[in-house]
Amino acid sequence: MQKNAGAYATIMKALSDETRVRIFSMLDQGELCACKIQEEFIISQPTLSYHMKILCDCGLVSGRRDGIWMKYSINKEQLDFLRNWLNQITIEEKAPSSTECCGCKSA
Amino acid sequence: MQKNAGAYATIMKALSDETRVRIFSMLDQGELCACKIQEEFIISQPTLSYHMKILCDCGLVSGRRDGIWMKYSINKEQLDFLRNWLNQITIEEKAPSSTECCGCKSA
DNA sequence: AATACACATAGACAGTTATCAATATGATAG
DNA sequence: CTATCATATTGATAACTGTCTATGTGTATT
Repeated sequence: MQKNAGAYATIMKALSDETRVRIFSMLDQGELCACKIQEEFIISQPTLSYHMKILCDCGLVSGRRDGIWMKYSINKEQLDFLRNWLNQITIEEKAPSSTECCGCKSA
Repeated sequence: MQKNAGAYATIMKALSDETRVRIFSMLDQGELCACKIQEEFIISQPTLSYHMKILCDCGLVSGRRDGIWMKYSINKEQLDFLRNWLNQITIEEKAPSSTECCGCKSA
């Protein structure tokens, strides 16, 4: 998965802010317009716009214009891309490796 | 999940850096010592130490001293905490909401 | 076309982050 | 107990982030 490390980091960075995590969680309910989202926060309209751009740029969220409004929803494909990575981690209980470590100068 | 938004953001922030994503991926193999990890990167020792601290502080990774060395491994509990959140997101296909939006001044 | 509304962009700014070199700490070996 | 090695901490610094106000853009109504 090393090849995708940059992509994962970008998605994680989009969710590294509490406001954006909350926005993302809200979208679980389904599509929401920007004004509806903003009602839940005490941030300015440009700040919300900034956060929505980050969520959209990373692919996790999609936005579409509906007349005057912007409606946002979760992009399932990208969410699955992230989930598949995390779900695949198995954590082998590898015997606590020999007393020796690696190629350290002293080993 | 709003209550945990801050906790999720903290974990995500730890994985918002490509170097840390790669370190985390490496630990999938099992426990690794710091020097073994550093071999894979072209960063200084203090920088690696800095990244390991962030991964440990968020709970995703555990470190233990083994004589001279530090051995790091993934903390399954915290990983599951993150996975459970993401896996629970279902994305309802809610009918594209009525033409009206929310309580916008104009609606 | 003029106005009003929703949203986006630009510029400014304080706070945070990733990085390094230098130094400190902790553990083992001689 | 001193020297050596692995790791952590400190201090400095350039780059990035989240926030705001002010302004621009796009859509609809009158």
